[in-house]
Amino acid sequence: MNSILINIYETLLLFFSKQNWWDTSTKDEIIIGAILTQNTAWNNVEKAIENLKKRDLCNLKKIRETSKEELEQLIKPSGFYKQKSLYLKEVAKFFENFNESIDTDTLRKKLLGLKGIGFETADSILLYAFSRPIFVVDAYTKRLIERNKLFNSKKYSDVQRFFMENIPYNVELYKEYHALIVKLGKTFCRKTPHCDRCPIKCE
DNA sequence: CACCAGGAATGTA
DNA sequence: TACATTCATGGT
Repeated sequence: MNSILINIYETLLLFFSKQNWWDTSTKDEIIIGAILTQNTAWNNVEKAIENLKKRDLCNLKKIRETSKEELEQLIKPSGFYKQKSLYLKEVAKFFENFNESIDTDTLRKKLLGLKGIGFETADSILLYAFSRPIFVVDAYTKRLIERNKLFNSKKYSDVQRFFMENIPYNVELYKEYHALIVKLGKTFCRKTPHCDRCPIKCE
């Protein structure tokens, strides 16, 4: 158990307060959002989600019933709209006749088998939509451990294991920690680190 | 104007 | 395994 990771979490929580990502969203909205947000600013995703919600299409059943071309137009603000429209159709198809009693490892492998779902998107869906204890790693997470020299690998599975072996095994902690790391990265450590106001001292 | 966001697929070496 | 390119919109 590495207390440094716990200290960083406590510091981020005190500084930024709770992020509560997707706390009031439905499972389908989370899955849709996880795909639309790939390499895309969240405010652009919100525009796309709003377009879907206006027509009551922000659920997987309606995604199945809507043409790929119509979806493209609606999700356009979130970018990569041709790919993402296809990805949404594929994921929606996968979750038709889905039994949630499936174990986490099996579900993760099945998600990773879908086109458009890599490690981060699969784990985001597992953690935020299905509340499975899986820590989500992203570019901000890798940058955090690199700048603070906490761990010397940038490989996804290595970084994920590093966190999961060194903080308590808890879904709510995983959800909040990932969101706080993103908040930190967006606020301070963008291109040139502003370590004057940043609560985490790096380098 | 340049840069990049809550990535992944594909191709090359 | 390690990089490079492509996909596309909108904010700063």
